Amino acid sequence: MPTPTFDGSENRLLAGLPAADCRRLIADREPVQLVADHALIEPGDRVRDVYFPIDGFVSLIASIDPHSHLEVGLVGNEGMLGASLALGVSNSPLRALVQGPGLAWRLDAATFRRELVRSTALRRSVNRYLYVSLGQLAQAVACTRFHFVEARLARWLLMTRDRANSDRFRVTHEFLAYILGVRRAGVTRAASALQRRNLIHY
Amino acid sequence: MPTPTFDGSENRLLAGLPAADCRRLIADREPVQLVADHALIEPGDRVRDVYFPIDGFVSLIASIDPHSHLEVGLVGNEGMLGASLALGVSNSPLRALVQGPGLAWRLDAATFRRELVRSTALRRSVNRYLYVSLGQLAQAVACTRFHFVEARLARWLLMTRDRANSDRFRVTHEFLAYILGVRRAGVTRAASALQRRNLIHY
DNA sequence: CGGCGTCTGTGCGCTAGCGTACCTAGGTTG
DNA sequence: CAACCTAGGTACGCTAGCGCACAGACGCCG
Repeated sequence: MPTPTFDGSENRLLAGLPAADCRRLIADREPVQLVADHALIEPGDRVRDVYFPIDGFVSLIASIDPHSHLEVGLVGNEGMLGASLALGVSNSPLRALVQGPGLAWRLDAATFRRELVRSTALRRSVNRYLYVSLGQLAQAVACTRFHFVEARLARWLLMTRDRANSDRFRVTHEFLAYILGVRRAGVTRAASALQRRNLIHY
Repeated sequence: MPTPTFDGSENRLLAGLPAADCRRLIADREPVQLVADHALIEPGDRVRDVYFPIDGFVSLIASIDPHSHLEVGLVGNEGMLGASLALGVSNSPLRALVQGPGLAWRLDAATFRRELVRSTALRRSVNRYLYVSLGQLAQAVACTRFHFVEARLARWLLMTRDRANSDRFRVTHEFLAYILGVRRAGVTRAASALQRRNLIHY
């Protein structure tokens, strides 16, 4: 099997850049493998690298205490992990957990900052991505407050389908419970309800 | 009573700027009055102006449907309203409702953008503020999910005290219910509980 | 002064979700 | 093959908060 050639277009944020910028960003690099369940960053850690997922995706998780945690965002090939570097802060308040294994472009923080200075298009894209993230977070606050487990599960499945580019993927109820911040039993209930309505199959 | 002189230091974000930048930002301007219950912006609106509160403060509110809404942020003299202009997007996903009446510096969007280009310090401050807002939003998602009304009320009162620079202020339970996204009766319960513990008085 | 609107306090029945616990199916390993 | 482990399904009692409804308190205004 020949080594595939990468033009960056597998990550939509990169793909939106002018070809020259995109090529420079990934020049001499190879995508890294995101391995499932691996934490790319823990709360309080310095951001050493940024990631542009190709076909993997990553959950952003906020913790209140060791027993209460909750996914607050999902990063797939539409975006990037570590965008807050563009705000001049190299420190993450969240945990980033690989959720769907796959490939991603990785740049170290210094390179990313350098490229930000160099490329107006990159700056614009990252800023826009930050803006969208802000909006989604705000929405998530309300969503988490008002929607039932079933609705939140459905939303998560749809978001994940988009990012996984596939209608089928493996997750355990246990994991979903962790992500949604509910009991495992609650996930089982919600999932069976969705299945009974022929909306999902497992 | 003499006209007070303003040096910008009443807003802590502006006050953190080099004197020259700060002076230029507020040159020839007078603070505007934020009137209670007035909506400075509605979801979907174009951002025409940005505000740097002096002694007023503003709630950011997300709506899911006409009956479900929730405060997701609070802007006081530590920050600004409309910072997302710095991300190049002039469009608000949230409602901004004046909560504590008072004064604020107002700049129209075009001027703000021009000043952003001109002042590195302003850019840095606004970026940092955006970063903090992101973190607080993420935290708010989890907080709203896991904490009881009583805890959320306490948090709100503390946040508001900071921004109002005063230990006493007037709010109705009705309003708090709106802000916290709970029933009015729930606020009454929580407030009496806090009062019984001598943590607040009303 | 009387009437009305606004705000707070409280009660009642209901439900989503919690904590806990137990059971089964299927796969893995010694 | 037996022992074990993991994942999913289910049950039970409990509680926070909901929707609704009503009653008392206070202030304003005709």
